[in-house]
Amino acid sequence: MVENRSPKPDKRSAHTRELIEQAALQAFSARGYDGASTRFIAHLAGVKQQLITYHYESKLGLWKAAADRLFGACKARFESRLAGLEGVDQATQSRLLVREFLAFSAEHPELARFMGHEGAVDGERLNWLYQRHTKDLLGLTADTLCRARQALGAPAADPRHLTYVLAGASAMFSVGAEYQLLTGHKVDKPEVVDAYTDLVVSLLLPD
Amino acid sequence: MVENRSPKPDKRSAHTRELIEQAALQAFSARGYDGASTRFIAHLAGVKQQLITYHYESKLGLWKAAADRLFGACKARFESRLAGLEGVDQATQSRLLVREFLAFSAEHPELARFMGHEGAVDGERLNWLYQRHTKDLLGLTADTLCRARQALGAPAADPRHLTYVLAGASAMFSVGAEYQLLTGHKVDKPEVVDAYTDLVVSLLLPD
DNA sequence: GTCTATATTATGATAGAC
DNA sequence: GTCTATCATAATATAGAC
Repeated sequence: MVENRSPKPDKRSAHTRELIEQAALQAFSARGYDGASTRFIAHLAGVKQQLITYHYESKLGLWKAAADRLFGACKARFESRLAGLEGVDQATQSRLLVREFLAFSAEHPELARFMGHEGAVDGERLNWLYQRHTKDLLGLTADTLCRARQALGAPAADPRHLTYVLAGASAMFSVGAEYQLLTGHKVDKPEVVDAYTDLVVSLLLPD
Repeated sequence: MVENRSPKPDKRSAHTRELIEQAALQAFSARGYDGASTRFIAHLAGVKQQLITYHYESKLGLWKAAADRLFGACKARFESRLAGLEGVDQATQSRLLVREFLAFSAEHPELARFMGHEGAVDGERLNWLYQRHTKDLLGLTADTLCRARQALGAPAADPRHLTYVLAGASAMFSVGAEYQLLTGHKVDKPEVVDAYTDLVVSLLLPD
């Protein structure tokens, strides 16, 4: 019992929640909502399945917490990058934001998987996700791409379509196992990420 | 009993298999392998769950049959399109093949979902799928894009990366529910498919 | 070839000890 | 806050009738 007692109950709980949500993100993104059992998630996190019910009430509650964590990290990343770009011209700013999004996607392949799973089927989860996270993220991306292409003199195109080209491109990082079979390289190697990012930026935001 | 008897047992069996595999494709692509229960698939197909075991031995057997059907249809579509393009110059041929791939993806959003699900995790299914179908499909796409860009004088780029940009772009059709929330339009409307196809072709194979 | 009945395991969630 | 024990349901698969 002594070795299980933490300095503060709150800290212990927060740590457990972090372990569980991290495991949940892995499992939900790899196997989808229905395919990821709470037992498996608990096993990944090194806790008992019933702890999930205690902390999140239900499987859906855990899924929402995991989604909040993932999209929260994405949003924070954007804001932090933007904060360092005050005074920079529109086109450069946009290019750097696109690069940042691809870097984030390479570090968090769960993002594209998550959206791929949930965007396919209409339902309660998609609506929750869209209203709470996806709407803003997709809207912001569309605006960024559209304005940058205007500044660059690139042909006009539906901003949402541009967004889906970028979002789709970021999905390469989420099929790393296949990429490795095809190329022999790990998809998250810096050289791969850099080369791919250069390509995508040159396609979407050409000189 | 009389109304259940078909002219030929073989035909009846083939029809049942077709129903089951079609339902399986829907279910596997929407919910992933683990999330799609054989009961649910049987329900979609209007048959009893145990018929799946009879026809395919196991859930994995059904998954393989469904994959063969999907990728077989894709391959047939390419071959049929290519057959009509003899004598056409390289660049035009490639552009039309890319258009055909996007048209197929719009009609079969299961393709991108299927590859998205299975490409994420290393395992028996990914290896089977890669050796049997994905390897050729990705390789052919890479060659097509690479040669066309050479003919067009576009900047050189890693052919596999170009392939993932195209494959990723095709995934827009597989998140139709989200697309409709975002735009208010159905993603498989001809106007949407055409506009998006124009955009993707102009980005990957510019004049 | 398709059905019913069923064995076995896995699932999400609850109750209560500590 | 985390554990053990357990319930009701759903999962894959098998056996055997028709």
